[in-house]
Amino acid sequence: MTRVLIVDDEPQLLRALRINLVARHYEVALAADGGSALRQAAQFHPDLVVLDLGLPDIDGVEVVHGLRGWTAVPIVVLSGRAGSQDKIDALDAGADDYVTKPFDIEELLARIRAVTRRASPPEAQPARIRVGGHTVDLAAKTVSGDVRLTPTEWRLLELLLRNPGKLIGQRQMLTEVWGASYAKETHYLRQYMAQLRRKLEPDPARPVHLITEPGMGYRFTP
Amino acid sequence: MTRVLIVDDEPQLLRALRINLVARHYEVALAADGGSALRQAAQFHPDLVVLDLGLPDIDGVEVVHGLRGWTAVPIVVLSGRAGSQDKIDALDAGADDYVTKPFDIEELLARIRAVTRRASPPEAQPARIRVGGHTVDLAAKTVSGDVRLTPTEWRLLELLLRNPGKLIGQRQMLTEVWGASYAKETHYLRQYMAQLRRKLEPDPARPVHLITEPGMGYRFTP
DNA sequence: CGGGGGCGTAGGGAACCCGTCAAGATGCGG
DNA sequence: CCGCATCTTGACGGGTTCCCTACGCCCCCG
Repeated sequence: MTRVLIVDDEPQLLRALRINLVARHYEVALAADGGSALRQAAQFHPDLVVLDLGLPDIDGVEVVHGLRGWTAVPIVVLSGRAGSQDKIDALDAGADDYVTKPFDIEELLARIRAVTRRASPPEAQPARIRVGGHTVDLAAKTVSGDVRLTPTEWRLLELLLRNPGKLIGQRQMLTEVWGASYAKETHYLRQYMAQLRRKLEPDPARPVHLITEPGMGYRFTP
Repeated sequence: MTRVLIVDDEPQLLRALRINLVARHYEVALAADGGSALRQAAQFHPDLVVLDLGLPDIDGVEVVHGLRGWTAVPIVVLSGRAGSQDKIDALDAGADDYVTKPFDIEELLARIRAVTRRASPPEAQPARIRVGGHTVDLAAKTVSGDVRLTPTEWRLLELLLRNPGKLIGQRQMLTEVWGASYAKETHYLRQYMAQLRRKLEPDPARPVHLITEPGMGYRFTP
């Protein structure tokens, strides 16, 4: 289920988009200004952001910058401004598409499908990975042997498992899992890595797959 | 250098696009109809296709289908038809973006940058470097043969390995690894270079790859 | 032949980082 | 309204890494 964050200051448009997207089985979160948009993005972890440029607090292009600072989530910009320079600025800031108001809802949905298709489905493999005595399925979000993981644990584990053998810096882990404003809270890493090891490693005190690299980050070793 | 295939039946537009793209250091191939477009795509292997829908032989949407049968190359559609259904059909057929004529050339270029940016950076080769009997992967921060390096050792080694054969001055090493205020603490260099040699060189007493240039600095020799 | 600067090596103290336990705060569903 | 799961926050012990000092060696130079 694709998760979409819609950012717009017109309640009417928010409502219309939400209804249309929910009807097509998207999971929807809403934000009415740039500040809450950035906050929501960090908490909700959308697979797509639909962003109006005309926000009351922050300029839309700045919101794009703020998002691109720590995430590659696809961004479709909505705007009343039809000038070429506006489009160029938004696209070069990191937006993936630019739609001018008024727009046809079906066209917007098609563009959403296009950017989502481009961003998400490179891997069609089952994505089952063995960790310790368990088998992890990242797509189905399941672990064999009656092990349950919390949402935060899943995001952390997925980041590591998608980069097997590669070291992930603690700053990257914190920004991608918790958001850019948590880049220095290394305490969370110790806390949640310990939980993952307790749930997955045969001997949590002597991890074999979830390895600590002191001073740098963590690494998943198959 | 990004390779672009432009498909349009108007020689004038082909020419204008080619000039603009070549001026921006794209590599350009041209096609005037759907048949040659598909042939060119197979031979030229473009990183991006700019495709006019109004072709003399095949319908543009069919060209999109033909391309998507075997390649995921980004496709930006150009079209005189501004109807929503046309856009939806093209996007759902596999196009990445849809621009209606007449269009601003700068906007098209920005959209080209956007889809190229989204499609291109997924793959980066491991970038392994052989040092002594070991293989170093700077991206994954791994060394073959159960060798572990500390963060400072990594920073130092990375600086040398990214400039193979080139002499790195002591001042530069100290400022880049330890900071500007340590620019004269040359004994740190001796300390950590010795550690790197102990961990990487076959005979640490007679280094082959991590060479001292007395009075000047150090050099990595592949 | 004696002196000095640059280099390699060794060792110890301090700071930092990590793992762990525990408890408070928050949010959600019943 | 309450209970449970999850997320935050704090404190402590142990280990590693880093910083710093000291010493011996070689080469260059006087």
